[in-house]
Amino acid sequence: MENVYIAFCKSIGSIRSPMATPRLNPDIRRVAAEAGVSIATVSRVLNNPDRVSPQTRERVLEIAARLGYQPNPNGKRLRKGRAETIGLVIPSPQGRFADSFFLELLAGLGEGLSGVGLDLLVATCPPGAEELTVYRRLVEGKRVDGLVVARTRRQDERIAYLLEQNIPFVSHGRSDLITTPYPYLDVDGQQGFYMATAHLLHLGHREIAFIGAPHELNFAAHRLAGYRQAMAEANLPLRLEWLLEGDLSENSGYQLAQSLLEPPRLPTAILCANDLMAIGVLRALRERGLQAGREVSVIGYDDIPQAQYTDPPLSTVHQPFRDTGKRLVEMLLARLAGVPVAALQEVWVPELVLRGSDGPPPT
Amino acid sequence: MENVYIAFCKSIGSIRSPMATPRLNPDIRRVAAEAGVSIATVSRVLNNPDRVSPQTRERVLEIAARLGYQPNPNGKRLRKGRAETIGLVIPSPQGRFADSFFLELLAGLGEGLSGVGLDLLVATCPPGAEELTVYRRLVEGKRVDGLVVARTRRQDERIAYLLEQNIPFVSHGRSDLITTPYPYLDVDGQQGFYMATAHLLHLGHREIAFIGAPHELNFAAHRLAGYRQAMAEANLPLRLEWLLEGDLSENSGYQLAQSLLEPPRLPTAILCANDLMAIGVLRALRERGLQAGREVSVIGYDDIPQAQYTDPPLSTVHQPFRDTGKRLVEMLLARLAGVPVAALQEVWVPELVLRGSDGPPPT
DNA sequence: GAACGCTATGTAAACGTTTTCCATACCTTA
DNA sequence: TAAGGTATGGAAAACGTTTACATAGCGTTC
Repeated sequence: MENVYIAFCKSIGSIRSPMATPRLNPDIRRVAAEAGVSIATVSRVLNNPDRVSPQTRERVLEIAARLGYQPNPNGKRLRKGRAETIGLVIPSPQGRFADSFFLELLAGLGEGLSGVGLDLLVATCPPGAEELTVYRRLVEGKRVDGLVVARTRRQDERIAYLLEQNIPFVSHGRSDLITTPYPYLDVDGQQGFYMATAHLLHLGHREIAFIGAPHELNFAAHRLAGYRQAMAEANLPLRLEWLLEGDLSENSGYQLAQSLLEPPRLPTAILCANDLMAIGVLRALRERGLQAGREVSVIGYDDIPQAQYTDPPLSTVHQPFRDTGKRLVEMLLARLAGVPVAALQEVWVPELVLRGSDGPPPT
Repeated sequence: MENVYIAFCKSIGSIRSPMATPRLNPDIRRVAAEAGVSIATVSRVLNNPDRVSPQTRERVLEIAARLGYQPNPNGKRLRKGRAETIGLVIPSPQGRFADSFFLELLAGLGEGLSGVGLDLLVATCPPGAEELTVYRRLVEGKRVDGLVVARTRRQDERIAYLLEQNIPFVSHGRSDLITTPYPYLDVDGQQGFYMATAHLLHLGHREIAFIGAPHELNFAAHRLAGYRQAMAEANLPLRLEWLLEGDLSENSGYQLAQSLLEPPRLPTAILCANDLMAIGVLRALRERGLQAGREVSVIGYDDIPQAQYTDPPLSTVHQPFRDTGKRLVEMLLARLAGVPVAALQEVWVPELVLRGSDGPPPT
């Protein structure tokens, strides 16, 4: 059979055109005709293999493979009433993307999605007002079956909306002020900064400042809580002027460090809710001739790639974004398959990675 | 019929909740029934407004808006035989994404796509072998109408494939060894490094080393050409041991700098084909106690965000990735609309941004 | 005043699947 | 041998659109 086919191609080819192959996206009808069965059978072979006899199954399979048949996704989607697509909307900052968090997440999602038949639809939008409009378009326009939402806020209107519309979704990070249960995968920021703070305390630090994230972001509260927990356990009072809130930018870390480094009283360590701000702090220290890791310890959060190459290399808390991305699609798939929400809530423990920017306090 | 329905809604609404709207994704049939016209007319109102009388048009429009009607994309796609989607495949590196180029590109694409009815499908895959398989799946599976391809290689099999299949696409960056014309938008790397080299020459440098990109990448050749052009115009010979090739990683820049900084003869300036390698060079200089910008000048390429915060801040060549992303979808849309390839080839001029890592050579 | 053309709309087919329902053939069991 | 079950596969409907074609109404022209 195959030989016949090849001969056919060749003869046509020699007469008309060398590219006159029938490879042009055959129909299910085409496959059915070639195999001498009905289109229903072809469909069954692909979707419900046990409902068809082994012989026909093999034959159809072979012919489908030979013809390079791929079911038209739109026919399938229309019939099944599903989009066979999951969505991710990326809030694009005013300026530039300062870190590649979303790329890592994307890579993870892509990895999880490969093999499964689903596509990944990505939308971007300026953060803020329009964001919900984009979600609307995706779900009410039936363009996705489910969504991954990232960078959760404390009271997250996106999550509220998805819950209200009863659309399957998985959240990367929790949204503490939403009471209805929903599926999430979070990396425990409290634990992360508890470890970091405890480590500093163990080194002998007592004067530890904290540069937090914008309080509307959910992880801001968690990371702060970890710091407070460790400080409380050590019976250390919180100095309010050492509890700062930045906007996650390098520059913000730099600016806030300026105020922290004013005499008479300097902290011996500064905890930063992300690496970018920590890098800003390092810059402020350098400008003032203070040695990071010796005179003032600095610990960041996220372990972005450049953390390895700062001077000194930045100690930080590592989150496996790519793995979480992969797991997120597994969870979303499970959700789509009907697994109850309660079984889809995970909190991972981050890892404290110590490089050069921490050390015992100066004596 | 129509009145019955409205009355029903209203009574429910007033009794139960002001939001008990029939917003649940109405059909085109539903809209047609409500407006007392055929579904064909509704469709025409939306796709071919002049073909319907102003009165009915208004009425249908109003009802569609009131009902929150959104045409089911899968019905539309199936009927029109188009995917209404464009694709981007992101090669995900082994380790971590070192820069956020693809995010900027994504943001630009998203911006260009907003308002147009198209979706953006993103796939990721490990670079190399599998990549073409992903393209295959997207185009032969009819999942996209067109593609954006980025990070072009000199002999780019993806472009070759798309040309062969006659699939509309736009390329970010050229692929020099492909002779068939195709649409591209490139930022002139030759010009960029010509400017950078000329600037160094102007400052008085004569000993300029060059750390290039992997030669299979297309821009590697361009950037090198810019360097050579400027050196040739200044009648300076090329020293082969100062023509290096890195892998674009910070570490690679660091390693290669080690060999360049071996006595007896040190270059007074080092040009790096991307910022990451330049940052590695800065690190190597710092380790050896050499002051960047005073003892050795360093210029990078790309202007990634962290370039602002190195010590000293990195001089580099800026590419407006987000703008190119936006323009890329415009070009792709034009291509899909039938604009000929010849009209869709653009080369932009990059911008040399001087910060602190360059200066006159030491005397 | 008949023929014509133009405008506005409706009818129905088509896009490529999946799935329900039904028919047939065969096998088992009493 | 009749009854009933099971395996297999075909016919046809349906998913929600768009669009080619048909038709009705009406003004224009010779």
